Formats: sequence, structure tokens, C-alpha cells
Amino acid sequence: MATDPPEILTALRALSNPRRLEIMTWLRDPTAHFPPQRDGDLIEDGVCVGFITKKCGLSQPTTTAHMQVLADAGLVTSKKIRNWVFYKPDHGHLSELIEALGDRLLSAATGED
Amino acid sequence: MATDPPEILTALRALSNPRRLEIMTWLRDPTAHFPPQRDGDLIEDGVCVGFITKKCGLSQPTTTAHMQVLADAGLVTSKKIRNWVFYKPDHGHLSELIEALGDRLLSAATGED
DNA sequence: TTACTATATAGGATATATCCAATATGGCAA
DNA sequence: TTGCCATATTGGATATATCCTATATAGTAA
Repeated sequence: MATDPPEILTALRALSNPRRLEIMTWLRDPTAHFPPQRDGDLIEDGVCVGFITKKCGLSQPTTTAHMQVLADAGLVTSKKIRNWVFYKPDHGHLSELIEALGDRLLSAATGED
Repeated sequence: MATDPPEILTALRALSNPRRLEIMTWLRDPTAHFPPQRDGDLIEDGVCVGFITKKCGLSQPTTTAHMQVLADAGLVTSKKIRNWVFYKPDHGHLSELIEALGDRLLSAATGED
């Protein structure tokens, strides 16, 4: 029983923005969307803010703000290495979210078609 | 292949509001949350705007606007009987949404734990 | 120390969302 | 027709979200 009502709402708000939803899809398969990193592995450590900033075309502060919204919602985790910050998806939280959403929205005992 | 990117976003925006998320949970199990209706079955036809309005404590126009957002996102369907409008969940769209969200957010081939 | 790099924070402009009161529409009853 | 009821639409006030520039912080390198 994870992902209480307020957490679901926070996660939905975080995902309901086109930039953030797009970033989440990039992070799901980072090697397909970002170049290799010198100081952190795309898969193990995550993607640094600089790469995400370039890819969005937004300013660095705006990108940072988006990443913080995603992190506060528990959708990504961050790790600081030297002076880089790497973000990667929190698969546990994400699958809990999907499951909790199903529980909340679908009528009892419905998973697939 | 249903629920394209823009549709996912529309659905997420619709669900990312506390009133609308709450309404969706009421509609999932209408007999548990609303009194019986004279002119339409809670399950078969849906719940009328008046009942939802009372339950939210919002004004009638605001409730109508919320229901329209949910309907535009494909999360509910509406049916007019006499001069009532009944809303009920669109289970097909909802399960497609949950599935599409999983596809977008979870790493390949992850459904449950 | 100074200089450089990466990310975070502050402040403010603009856009969008939420909500209500007032009113319009459309169906039903007399 | 008139009157009533349920829902939809309009217009506008307030709150929140999005985004930028400028600046701060923190780590690295010389």
C-alpha cells in the first residue's frame, strides 16, 4: 500500500506538463537520447542536468526546476557526483504509481483488456 | 496502439486536479458515493451533474466545467436523459491510459512486481 | 588565492487554471 | 403560452504554473 492520494496527485501534476513528460520518456531509455557521459554512467547514475537542458532547449534554471518537480514527486532520484547532478527514473515509485492509478480509476480487478 | 502522446497529456492534466481525481474515484463506485437516482441508473447511465455538484461543494458551473475537462480527456462519457446529464467512467479509455502510461514510464516489459 | 564549470536560487513577467455570480439554453409541465 | 428545473455558457477575479535573466553556491583546477 504505497502512493497515498496526495502522492498520486503530486505525481500526476508532475507528469501533466509536456516538458516533464517528455523528459521522463527520455530518461526511460537514456542511451537512446543522450550522448555518453565522462563522469557518470547514463544508466547507473542517470543523466546530468546539462544534457537535459540542451535537449529541452529551455534555460538551465527552468530545467532544474522541472527536475525538482519530478524529484519531489518521487518519479526520479538525483545523485551528485563532483559538481554534476544526475537524474534517473525511480522505477519502484513509478510502478507503484501506475498500480495505484489503476486501483483508483479502474473498476475492481481490471489490469489489461 | 491507442492513447497517443497528446492524449496522454490531456488525460494527465485532467487527472492532476484534486477535485477531478476525487470525482473519478466517486464515479468508479457510484452506488457507494451517491444516492439512488429516479431517472437514470447510477451504474448503467452514470451520475447526474446535480449529485456531483452537491458532493463536491463547488458551484454548478464549476462542476460542469470539471466534468467537461474529464469528458474532453476521454475519461468519462456523458449521456443526456430528459434534462439531466449523466457522467460515467469510460473504462476502455481508462485502461488504455494506464497501459500507455506504463509503456511510457516503465522500462521495457514491466507490469507488476 | 583566482578562475572556471555545473547546478541552484531569487525575482519578476506572462500564461493558464480555478472558481463564482449572472445569464442563457433546452426540456418538461400546466 | 408561462413557469420551472437541470445543465451550459459568459465574464471576470484570484491563484498557480511556466519561463526567463541575474545571481548565488559549490566543486574543481591552477
